[in-house]
Amino acid sequence: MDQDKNVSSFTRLDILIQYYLDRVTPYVVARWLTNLCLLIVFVVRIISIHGFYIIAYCLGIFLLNQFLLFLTPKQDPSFADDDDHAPSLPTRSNEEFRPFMRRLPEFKFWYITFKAFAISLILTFIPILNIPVMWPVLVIYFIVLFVLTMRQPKLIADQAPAAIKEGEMANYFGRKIAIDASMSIYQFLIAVRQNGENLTNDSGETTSHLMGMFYRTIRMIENGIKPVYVFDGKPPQLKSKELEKRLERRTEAEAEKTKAADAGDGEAFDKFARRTVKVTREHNDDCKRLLTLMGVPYVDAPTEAEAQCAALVKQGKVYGVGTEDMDALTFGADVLVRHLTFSETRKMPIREYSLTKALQGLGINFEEFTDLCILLGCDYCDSIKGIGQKRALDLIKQHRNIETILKNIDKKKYAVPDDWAYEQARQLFKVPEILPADATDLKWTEPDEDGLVSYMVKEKGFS
DNA sequence: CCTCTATCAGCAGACGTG
DNA sequence: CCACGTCC
DNA sequence: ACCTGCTGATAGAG
Repeated sequence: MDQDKNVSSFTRLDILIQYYLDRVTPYVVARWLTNLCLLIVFVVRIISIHGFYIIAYCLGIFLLNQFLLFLTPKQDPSFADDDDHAPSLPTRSNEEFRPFMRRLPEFKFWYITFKAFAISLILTFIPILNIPVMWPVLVIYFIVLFVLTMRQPKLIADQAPAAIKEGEMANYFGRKIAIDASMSIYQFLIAVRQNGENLTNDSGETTSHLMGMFYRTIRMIENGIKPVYVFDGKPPQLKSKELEKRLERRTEAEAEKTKAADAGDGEAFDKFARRTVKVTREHNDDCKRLLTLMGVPYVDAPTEAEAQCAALVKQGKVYGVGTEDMDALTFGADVLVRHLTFSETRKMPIREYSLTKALQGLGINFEEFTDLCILLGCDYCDSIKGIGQKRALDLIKQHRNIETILKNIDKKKYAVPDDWAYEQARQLFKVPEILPADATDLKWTEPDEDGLVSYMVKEKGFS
């Protein structure tokens, strides 16, 4: 990287130095022993002559600074920092593709400290630098620099062992992946439209969802991925409050939509039409039919599709969950794959999240992680106002569970909701209603081409 | 002043072609 | 590699 | 009888 810098100022001396540097590179232990010796000499000298304290201070600060840089992983610009709503995941690169790049590599760290020791030592021979300093001044100086230094690397705790892996579709050849069907259908219904309306066949039935599901599934199969779609069941009781809100929002949008239609405002109509989209029984049934014809299995979840997906992972029936929804981790799916679908068209890399590694990185266990997610806000209950990602994680790390947190926080500052149902929410995450392992039989078969053709072309008007 | 949080708006597919 | 139009 | 999120910008509180 800074080879470039060196190139620009090529002199004989530089070449010579570079030559020796290259030669000593392999001897890690010897190099650091050398530095240690220099340090000892320096300390002995400072102590024996009772002076040059300021140089010792500067050296100390400098070393601290460099050490932190050494500990800090290299910032990857493509990782803008992902998490917000859901699990606060440590953002770090991945293990196999890039091993943990340090911002300051070991060799550079050694070289720079070597120079620092040498220069400091030399400086102690220059009498004019033996400035008498008052101790308090040095202490203040130290604190200022320390604060500045600590702030620079974003958060030292950020260094999680690779919880996120990036890859391409090809890496998932032969893998079985569970997918939340309702979610996909929803996306198709919203995205696939023309002139504000969904695509339909001659008799006016919507076909957007079939379109999307057909192509997306084909693409996955082409890449050797074996998808299994999971359909939503009826939502749990706790979610009803949340659902009411959504219904309200939708009826509101409905009203706006008709208003826009009367006013002839096409754009507004389009906008509100998207908000009124709802996945119906018919959509689900259409897709199930399509999947059967394609030889792709599906599962009817008793309640939440995400929970069932996670269960399939835990039961070892699939490799991971393909979703954009971080709740899958809260349900205990160890592997979550994002951007699985559109990685090829847009060059969005597929990101694979590992629950165990994320937990390691955050320094908490699964129960604490569940509590953390509840604090951050889930569909099942309210969260505490004034506690967001940072404070929630701090609180969990400090108190380890919600009960203890509740005992310890200032209730005046942070209003805890009345009848806060966090315990039930926790139960839902911990023991969600799911199908037992033997109730799901996942078989991928050859597509029924004739059946497909007759269904798609004759019934739904595809060509 | 800076940091953290809450809130709101906007957006959401896949393909082939030029 | 993009913007754009079409899919039903 | 009922079904979803994320991102980014912005304002406000502490």
